[in-house]
Amino acid sequence: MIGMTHKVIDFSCMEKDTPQYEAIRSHYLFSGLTDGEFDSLATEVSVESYDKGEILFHRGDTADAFYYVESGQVELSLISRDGQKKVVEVIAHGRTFAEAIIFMAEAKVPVTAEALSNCVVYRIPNDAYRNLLQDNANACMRLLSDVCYHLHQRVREIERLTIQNAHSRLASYLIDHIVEIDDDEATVRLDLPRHVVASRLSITPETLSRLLRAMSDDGILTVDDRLVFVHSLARLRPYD
Amino acid sequence: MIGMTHKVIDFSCMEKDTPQYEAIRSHYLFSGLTDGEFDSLATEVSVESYDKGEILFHRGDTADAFYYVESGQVELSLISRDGQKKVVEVIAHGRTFAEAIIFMAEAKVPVTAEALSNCVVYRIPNDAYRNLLQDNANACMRLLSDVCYHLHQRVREIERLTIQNAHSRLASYLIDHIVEIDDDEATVRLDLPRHVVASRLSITPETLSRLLRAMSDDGILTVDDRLVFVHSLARLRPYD
DNA sequence: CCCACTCGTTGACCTAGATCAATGCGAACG
DNA sequence: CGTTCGCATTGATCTAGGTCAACGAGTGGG
Repeated sequence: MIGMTHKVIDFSCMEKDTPQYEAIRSHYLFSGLTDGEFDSLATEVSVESYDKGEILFHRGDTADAFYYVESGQVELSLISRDGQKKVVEVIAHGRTFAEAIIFMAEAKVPVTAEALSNCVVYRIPNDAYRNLLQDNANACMRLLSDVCYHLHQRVREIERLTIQNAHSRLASYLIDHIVEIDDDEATVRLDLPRHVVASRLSITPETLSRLLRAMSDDGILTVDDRLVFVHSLARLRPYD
Repeated sequence: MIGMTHKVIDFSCMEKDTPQYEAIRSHYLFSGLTDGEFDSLATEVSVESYDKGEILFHRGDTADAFYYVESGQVELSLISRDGQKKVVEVIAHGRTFAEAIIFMAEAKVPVTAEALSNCVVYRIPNDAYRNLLQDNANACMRLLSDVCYHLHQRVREIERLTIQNAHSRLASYLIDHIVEIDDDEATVRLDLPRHVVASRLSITPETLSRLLRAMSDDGILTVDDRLVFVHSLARLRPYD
């Protein structure tokens, strides 16, 4: 894995009528732009592809761009001196990340970004985007609500970490990942490997395994690989 | 304390050459405004005074304004169903809070705000400020960097909570509150009651007391009420 | 087809920090 | 000027969740 280098191609040569183009064009950070603005931004955007395990950037790096994920998953994490890792967020198709550092005084990214799977991302230089904002109050407002949303999410995370226990955090996580709901029953699809889910919940894989086991033994749910069948939301919710 | 109601007076009648006026006028969320813009905003601002223990707003309240603290301290906290409280931040003179909700889709505040001491705050209606931003890209940018700063702070807090232990968090806190530094020694002033410091660090007052005791026994520092004399930063920092 | 690896599960044990309870102490107050 | 009340400290004990170690089930490579 060491020394492996990601592939970079030009974005501006991309076909305009592909679903990929449509997807980023309608992302709320870009949908407010005129075609002219978007096209000029596009000339600065590069398409990068990373293999699973590659690092996009390290915590503390000076960042001059933010990213849009076209395919695959990118993991944002905090890593302690002794190598302990805490996954803050996992970004998948159609979402941006690191856009907040556009406006940081010290443009140091606070997290490390690593490809969780092979993935393709669009790299958008800060300067290019910031220039567009200069005279586009509308786009400014959109970015503001985006950043405020993230801020709120982080406050909720702090809340989960401080006044909820592991059991509750897992319950919340399951409820957040319901794919199908039928009255008091629900199906949850875990979109990530166990150890990543565990890290997102700030627990060890062992504890996650034990918690699921305990809930399963209590008849609250059944686990089948990445699918979790919740038999009683009523009994799961109290923790949330 | 129940039923007590805070005092509200008009801001626009405030003298323009007072230090208070200067202070808010030069706050970075307002310094970018023209005198005309600021004056028109001022007509919408009200001055509120709260007694210690009064609640400015509860978590989940719909907020239509943000605040600037003129004097006293305001505690922002998360409170669990079972009454447990986690202090997220304490805001003192010259700082604003809740400005992020200006742009939240659902304008619900994620925290509870309580007066830690008798205090005077300026209440700035969201609408009024948002209107100014509409055609002031500069002010927009300032708000953006403000919000991004907060976002970064929250990520750091998550980092402290997940990959640092109580000991490290205290060390970081002490280092952040140094008022005087002399080579390897430093003086730290705790600006808050012990139990509030403890909550900020997400530990119990008992644990805070014991940690300080342990550090004191190790000769790393000496505690005198709210003053902490650090004898060896070198021995304190490793935890940070 | 077998080997090596990674990932998840389970059990045994440990520890950081919480909880509970007692004591002290200074400030507020009748 | 005693009483009360809130805050800090300290000791004793408890527990949620981490750590360590063993084991099985895939799974991809030679």
